[in-house]
Parts: sequence; C-alpha cells; structure tokens
Amino acid sequence: MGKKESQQPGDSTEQKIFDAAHEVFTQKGMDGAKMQEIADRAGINKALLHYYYRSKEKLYETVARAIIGKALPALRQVIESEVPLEEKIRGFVETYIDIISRNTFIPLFIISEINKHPDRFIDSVFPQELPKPEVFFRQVEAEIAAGRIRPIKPQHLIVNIVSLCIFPFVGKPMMRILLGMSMGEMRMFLEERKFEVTNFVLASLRP
Amino acid sequence: MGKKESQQPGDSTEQKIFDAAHEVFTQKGMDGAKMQEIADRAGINKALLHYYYRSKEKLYETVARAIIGKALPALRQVIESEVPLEEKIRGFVETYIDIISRNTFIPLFIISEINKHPDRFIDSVFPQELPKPEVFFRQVEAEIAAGRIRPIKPQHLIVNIVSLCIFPFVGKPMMRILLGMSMGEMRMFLEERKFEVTNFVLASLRP
DNA sequence: GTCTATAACTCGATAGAC
DNA sequence: GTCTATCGAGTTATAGAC
Repeated sequence: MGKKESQQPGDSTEQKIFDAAHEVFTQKGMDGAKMQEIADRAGINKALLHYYYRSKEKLYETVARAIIGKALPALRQVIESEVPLEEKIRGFVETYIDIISRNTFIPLFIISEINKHPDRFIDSVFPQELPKPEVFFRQVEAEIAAGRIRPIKPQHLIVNIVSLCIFPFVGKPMMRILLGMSMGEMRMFLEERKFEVTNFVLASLRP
Repeated sequence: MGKKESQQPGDSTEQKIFDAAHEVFTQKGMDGAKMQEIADRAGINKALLHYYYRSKEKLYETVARAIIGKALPALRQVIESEVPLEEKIRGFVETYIDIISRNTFIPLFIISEINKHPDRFIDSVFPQELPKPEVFFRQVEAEIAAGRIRPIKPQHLIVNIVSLCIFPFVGKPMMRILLGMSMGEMRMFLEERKFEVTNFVLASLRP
C-alpha cells in the first residue's frame, strides 16, 4: 500500500472505502467528489458506502479529520521543540517539504475546503491541539536582541517560511506554464526547493 | 461564442449575469456554483442564463477567460519591463499585492480550477500571451555577475517572490487559526505584507 | 427579452433480496 | 456484509406563452 493507514489496519472493506474516499476528496473537494467514483475506486457498491459511513457528509468528515490529525502533529513537533533557531528552520523546511512532496494534494485540499466550508472544517480542526507558536516567537526575539539576526516580526517570518514551502507545490501547474517548464523540469525544480528555501530564509535573516 | 467579450460598464442583463457568475464561480468553483444562485444574484430568471450563455460550461469559460485575461497583462507589464532589478521587485510586489487584496478569491480560484480541470483551464490560458521571464532572468544574472546580489537561480527567485505575495492571502484562514489572530488582526497583518515581502527578498539578496 | 412550467438528468440515499 | 433496483431531491436545460 504505502498510502496512509489512519484507523483500521488491513484491507477491510471499511479501510478500502476510506482510502478511496481520501483519494477522491483530496483531489476533487467535497463538491466535486461523487459517491459513485469513490465506490468504483474502492471496488465495491455505492450502497456499501452508506452501510459503513452513514452519509457523504460523514465520510467527508472522517477523511478531513484524519488529514488534519496527521498534518498538525508534524507541525507542532517542529515548531514547539526547543532546538536553536537556525536548526529549527532547517528542520522545519526539510520535514515540511518532505511531507508535501509525498502528499501533493493535501495542502490545496485544506486551503480550498477551509475557504468554501469554513464551519465544516473548523469542526474537524478544533478537537486537535494546535501548534503553539510562542516558543518560536520568543526564540526569534532573543536572536534579534542578541544581534544574531536582523529585526523581523516573528509572525511574518513564520508566514514567509510556510509560504515558501507550500506555495510552489500548490501552484505547480501555474508556475510550470509561467516558467515554460516541462513536467520533468518542474519535478527537478521542486526537488531543489528544500535547499533553496532554507538558503533564502537564512540569507534574509543575516544581521 | 459570437458574444461581445467587452464588459462595458452599464448594466445590461448580459453584464449583470456576467458579474453574478464571476462572483459565484470565483467563490465556489465550477462544481460548487449553482445556476440558480447566479440567477438570483443577477436578479433575473434561470432561463435567461441559458438565453445569453448557452450552458453552465460556456458561462464558466467566459468568466475564466476574462479572469486570466486580466491577471496575465498585469504580470507581463512588471516582469518584462526594463527597469533596474531592485525597482522591478518593489514594483512587482506592490502591484501584485494590491491586485490580490482587491480580489482575494481570484488566486485560489485559478489554483483550484487549474488543478481540478487542467484541460478546461489550459484552453482559456493559451489564447493569451504569456509573460516572458527571460528579461528578468538576464537582469538577475547580470546583477550576480556584477556582485551586487548574492548568487541565486532566477527561477527560484521569481517563485519565491510570487509565493510570498500570494500564499498569505490564499492561506489566510489557515494562518489565522495557526497564529491565533482575530479577523481584524489578520487584516492588519496582511496590510503589512507589501513592506514585509519587499524587505525580506531584498535582505536575502544582499551579497 | 423575459417569464413560468416542466422535461431530462445526476446523485445521494434507502429498501429488500441473498 | 454485499448486492440490485429504485426513489426522491436537486440541477441543468428547454418549450412555449407573453
């Protein structure tokens, strides 16, 4: 398999449905996803979807919650750890771009759905414990006070880093057309991002 | 087609429909948009939509083409102009963030739709003349050779700048939750981006 | 050009056999 | 548990009166 096993291990019908739904929902969103397609990809009948998950809404919620449940802890771990700032930035970029490369549809899914159905999504997020950026903020301020990096608002710094990591993947088709790259060139280009983003950020922070 | 493409001011029925469709399509995407809602917002009847634009598909295409038709020239003008690099970067960030602030739904619309229906979208893009990044690339290489900025691949530089401009707006709700900001705080934060992005990029380019 | 009414179709959901 | 068949709501699209 090599995808994700969030709840039930094994190839139970329920698991096959979950995997198929995960694929279809992340690629087409709530509105674009069709129960028929999910059933087809799971290799079972439409009626079974309703047997295991009562409704499309319920199935969607299960998938959305699982996705958030994987994305947030990864974020928290890096943001809240107590390692030195430069090391933290290197670690964050590396882990984050790794995750995104292996799950190219997830960021766009989260962003789109949060915009189109905010309440539905907020409900899936709030049971989760959010990353607390305070540790990171304090680190940045300490480095500035010590003169080891130039002054910058920590909120902007974190948004800059996240933007540089996520956007090129989300906007891939757009960027590809704009820069006139082939699919292969684009793939190689994105592989360079890990190095490029770390470099770009650390260069900007020089005092 | 055979319809006038010009969206003259003045509120002909055709124009009212176009405006309503623009609003609904950009906020809900092709799949989420309903002809009924477009008719309601235009203050007319559903049947009239089909009188002016033969189908939902056709209406969507008209809107999508108009959006691309506005976004690309703005890009081209900045990218292809022959002003010095630093000035160009300042100009690009300023213009671009200005446009995005006034049309917060457009970037996400383009990104989402290009991912969900690539062929449909490519068809809308290719009649347009794409910005040619070569002028920009040459400028960057010249500055590097002259030792006025540190070495960096021009492609990465342009992707970095675009990412820093667009992503915070597209990912606004996500960032807001993560940083624990109120709507008001977020609005103020985004207003600071014009200054912040220019600063961040130019700082990173120092030799 | 604009409307009402309705046909044609898509899709989520349920009933019931096995 | 799993399937086939079908219902019913919601949507796009058309017919036809004015």
